[in-house]
Amino acid sequence: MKKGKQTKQQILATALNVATATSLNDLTIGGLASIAGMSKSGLFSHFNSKENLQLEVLEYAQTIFIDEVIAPVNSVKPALDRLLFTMDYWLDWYQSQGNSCIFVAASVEFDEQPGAVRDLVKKLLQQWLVYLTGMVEQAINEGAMCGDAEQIVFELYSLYLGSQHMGWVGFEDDQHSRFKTALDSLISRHQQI
Amino acid sequence: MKKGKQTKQQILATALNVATATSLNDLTIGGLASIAGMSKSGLFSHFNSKENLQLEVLEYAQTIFIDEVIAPVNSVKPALDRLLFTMDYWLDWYQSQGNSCIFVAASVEFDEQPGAVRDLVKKLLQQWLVYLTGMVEQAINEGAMCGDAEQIVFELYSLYLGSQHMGWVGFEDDQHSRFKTALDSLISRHQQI
DNA sequence: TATAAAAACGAACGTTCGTACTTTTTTGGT
DNA sequence: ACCAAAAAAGTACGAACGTTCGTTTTTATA
Repeated sequence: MKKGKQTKQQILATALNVATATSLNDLTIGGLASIAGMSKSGLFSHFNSKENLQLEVLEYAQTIFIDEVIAPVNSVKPALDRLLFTMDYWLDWYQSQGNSCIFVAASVEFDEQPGAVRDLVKKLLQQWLVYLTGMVEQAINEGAMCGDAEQIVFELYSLYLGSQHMGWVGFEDDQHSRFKTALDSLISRHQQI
Repeated sequence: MKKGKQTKQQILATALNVATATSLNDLTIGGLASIAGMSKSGLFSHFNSKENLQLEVLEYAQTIFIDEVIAPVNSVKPALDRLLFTMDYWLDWYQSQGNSCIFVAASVEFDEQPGAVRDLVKKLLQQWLVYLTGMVEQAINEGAMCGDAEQIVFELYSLYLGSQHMGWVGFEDDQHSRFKTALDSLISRHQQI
């Protein structure tokens, strides 16, 4: 790998950490440069604008997300098992990022701020929802589940959001007990007998 | 009412609108001043710091929230009915604020930003959770519901978050259909027979 | 109506940030 | 080992922001 691409990956890795720990807007070029141990202009020349940096951080986050959440369960069958594993890895991803999810944070941060970043965040979230919905539909087709796939995904995602939010205020523990309780209830409620 | 207090309330009203439409950090003193039709320093002198402005905006938002969500149902009995009305008004609040909730947004924005603002946001959210939990507990004591009150509130709040989040990406409609479907299911599942 | 206090104003300062230029150093292929 | 290209550094600028200060205008009271 060329030197440029290599340092760029290194920058993006620390940038993702910083952006996750603060926010995509608080991610500052000068600050990131000093953490990465290089000059502001040197780092800047890799992206040519802050918006591009934010976009590339999100795309980099997606590759990590795919590696940690999607890829590990890709071959698990049947679909219901794959879904349950996915929920586990999804929580692991959230915890590995320091109890924060950059996609959720960015969606709140940019929800009323038009531009390329908002568009990308929306696209990534939609892809994820489509992916989840497809998995539930497959479980339904395999006869393991029943019900409205999109409604089920809606409730799955709601619980994910809830576990983060309530964990922050102290109404959810680090083991995500309430999340798991609700998840078990949700699954068994839509399980084919 | 003295002139000072009067204009301050006026400032806070527009500040809440601006902060809700953008964020508490994007709420700029100069920008707010021009919207409010006064000078930057004139507005500043009401708060003496941006942090105080943010704090007062949150406290002002709480008074609105109380007026629109809590007060209207205060005397509704039994508790289960009051809970259902509360959920309705809660959604109304969210919609009246332009499909955004400043408390949710602020909790994400300040979740890793220590300071007085974060402390206040956390306190307000906790108060709301305690309030909801008390209402569910009362419904349980009245024999109308059964189950773990905190778990129920956890799921209620999750659905509220989900409806916002998924509405943004287009997986929920303006009538909050998926929210209401899930709410009906949640209530009937915990309804005493 | 006189007057002190409160409220609002205008200009300026120090900082931070993104970005644009130029120059220096490093890289990698011949 | 040479040399063009790529990468990194250094410097500087302009805009935006929170905040301060001295002054002016408005308000409320006696």
